[in-house]
Amino acid sequence: MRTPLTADMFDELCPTPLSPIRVGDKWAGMIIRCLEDGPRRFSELRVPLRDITPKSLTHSLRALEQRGLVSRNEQPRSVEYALTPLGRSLLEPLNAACAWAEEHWDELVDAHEAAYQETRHTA
Amino acid sequence: MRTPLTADMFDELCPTPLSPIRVGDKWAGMIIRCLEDGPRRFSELRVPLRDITPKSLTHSLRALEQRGLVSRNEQPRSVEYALTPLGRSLLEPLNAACAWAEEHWDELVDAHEAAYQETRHTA
DNA sequence: CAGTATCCAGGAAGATACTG
DNA sequence: CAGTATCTTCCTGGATACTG
Repeated sequence: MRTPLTADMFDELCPTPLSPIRVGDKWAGMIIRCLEDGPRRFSELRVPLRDITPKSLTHSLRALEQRGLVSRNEQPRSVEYALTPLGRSLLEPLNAACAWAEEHWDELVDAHEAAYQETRHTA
Repeated sequence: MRTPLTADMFDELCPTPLSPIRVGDKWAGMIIRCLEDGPRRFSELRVPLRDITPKSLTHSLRALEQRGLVSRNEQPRSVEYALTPLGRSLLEPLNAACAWAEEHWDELVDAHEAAYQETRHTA
């Protein structure tokens, strides 16, 4: 619990375009994961989401706030974001989605490759 | 099984912007639902998806095909779309998502209204 | 019947730079 | 530290009209 978030927390193709299931915008699913073990600060969140710009992170967090999934807590010298009970309840379908993607990963990759093999020429 | 698809099959706000979970593009989730009970033809699908343009429907179907979720079967005088086994397996997380949205519907509506009350003036 | 072809408006999201 | 402000590009998706 509350171990630091690492830069390699997410695979480089996460969120993957191979999975048809998405939670919120591009970053929302990963943000929710980051908050799973407790509140995190803005700059703490930037670490695992490597290439996110502050603008995008702000935007995603505001959207999550408006949907009631994340709460924003302003402290004297920091701001902490945390999952609301509603946001935490979302972990269940989120886990279901991740489990499905893992379970069918090979099929997803195969389908993707088959779809692009059609446009390839020669051997 | 194989009863006709009706125009009122989906609520007017389906897919709802209130639910943060989405499957594929705007129409994909509903298309998958439409194929749940068996293959359907292009024009059959247009009925429950009321305002979808043929272009959008084609585009969504092609995307589902490329991901291996839907198969396209050309017959002499029609084209039939059906769920592949992979597409059918997606019904499980899709149902989980729908169940979550239904279960937390009130909270989602409340959060949405609270978010927009802030910008309202006077009573 | 099952699509294509064009055109277009709005949103998503990155690059870069700046601030209380 | 936790953001804003601008600018720009890409993508989504609708409107409309046409076709083998």
